[in-house]
Amino acid sequence: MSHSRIPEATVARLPVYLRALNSLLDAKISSCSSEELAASAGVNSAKLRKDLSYLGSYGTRGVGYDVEYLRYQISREIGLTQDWPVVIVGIGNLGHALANYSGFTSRGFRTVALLDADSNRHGELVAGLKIRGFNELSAIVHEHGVAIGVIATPAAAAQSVCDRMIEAGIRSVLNFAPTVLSVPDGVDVRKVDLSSELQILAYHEQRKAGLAAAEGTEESA
Amino acid sequence: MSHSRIPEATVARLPVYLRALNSLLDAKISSCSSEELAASAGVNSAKLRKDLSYLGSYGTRGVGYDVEYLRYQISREIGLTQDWPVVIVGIGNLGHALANYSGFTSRGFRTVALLDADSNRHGELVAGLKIRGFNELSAIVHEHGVAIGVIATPAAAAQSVCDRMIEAGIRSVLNFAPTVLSVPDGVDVRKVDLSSELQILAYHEQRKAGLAAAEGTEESA
DNA sequence: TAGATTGTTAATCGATTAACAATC
DNA sequence: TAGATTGTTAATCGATTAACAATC
Repeated sequence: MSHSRIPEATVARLPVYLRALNSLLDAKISSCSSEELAASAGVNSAKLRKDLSYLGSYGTRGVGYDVEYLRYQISREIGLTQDWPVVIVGIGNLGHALANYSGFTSRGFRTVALLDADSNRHGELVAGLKIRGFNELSAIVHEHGVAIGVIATPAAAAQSVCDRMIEAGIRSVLNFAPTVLSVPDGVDVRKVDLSSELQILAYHEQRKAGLAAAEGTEESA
Repeated sequence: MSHSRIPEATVARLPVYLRALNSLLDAKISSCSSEELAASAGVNSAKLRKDLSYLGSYGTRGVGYDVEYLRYQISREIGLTQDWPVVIVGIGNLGHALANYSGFTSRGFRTVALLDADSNRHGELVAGLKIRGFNELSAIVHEHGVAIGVIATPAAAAQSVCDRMIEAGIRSVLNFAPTVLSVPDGVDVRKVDLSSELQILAYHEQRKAGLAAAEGTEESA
């Protein structure tokens, strides 16, 4: 159990390594070098070794890493040896897709409830769960020990949903609503911002186009 | 038109500033200080001013920023004064949600085609567009000048979809499939990894729990 | 022992932040 | 002119990377 602080950038890459190890296992590969694992995870090997060194010393010099053993160690470090109950609030298009997303369930997360403000939709079955009212949040959080809440509501509702999640005891929030949430200390928020991602791509795309045009001008000059 | 290089971290925040400016405009606020805008964007004001300084000098000392003017400048910098045609490949739960996501359309992006490998679904209407076959990709890219492709397929299909996008001339890819894509130089890939986000939250949540337990032990000792 | 590969060191690079001179 | 606030400087911090000693 490492008590030392693992850098944020490293933490963010652990899931990537875990996935790479899982595909190696699927391919019946039981041992690999940092070079091979790094290639599979899309990083360079120095970074991979540095990252792993924060967790402990799980490789063998001259040999490499045991895939199964390293996978277990990373899982344990992230906390995936236990099951994490999750609630999703806001069952529109996106919430619906998230509820059905098998990647959650298969990776240590279990959606225990779907909540929506629209009472007309209460009772509707989505991904095998009944949509429930928002007023049940607190009871659900306590019953299942929910620690992670997913917000997939429109932007206007997100802050108030977040406030009530925190009130109910949730301290980790994954926010899909296109708005900045303010939360007290001790609460973690991660944000997935779909249109920001496209905008960042557009910026680079525009630069490439500008560059190409500049080259064209140069050529014709 | 600034030709100097804007740091990646700054580029990633421009969409956030843009959104903050839009909500100020919605609230009929026509002028603001860096302090106010920073609060609205959830960053500190020094960082905001540093970021804006890479774009140019669009504020007035002693006064602040004109919201409309700054919004225009950031839009232009990102490249949102033009419309970006987008194709989405893989119309499962997530692709469906993305096709219907109004945040794309409202922010300078226009979905021009939905493609899926399953021919049984061709012709089906989603978000007002007919699902089409993957073999039409190249024609669509050329017809609409598509520069950005969105991959919402299962992991197993993602690399081959990506290869064919690049072959068709796409140089910016937003990848929702849980897999690492390899692409040639000059192609940008951004990855949205839903279960990684949850895993990162789980890591921190576990640490908080560990900390609380450690404190408990301390107290009882 | 020789070859291979980890784990770590140290140098470099990029991002953040506080402080303040410039200037409206 | 006095007060306010930007844009920039410089210090600090954190992340990346190459190189290599440790060691299997």
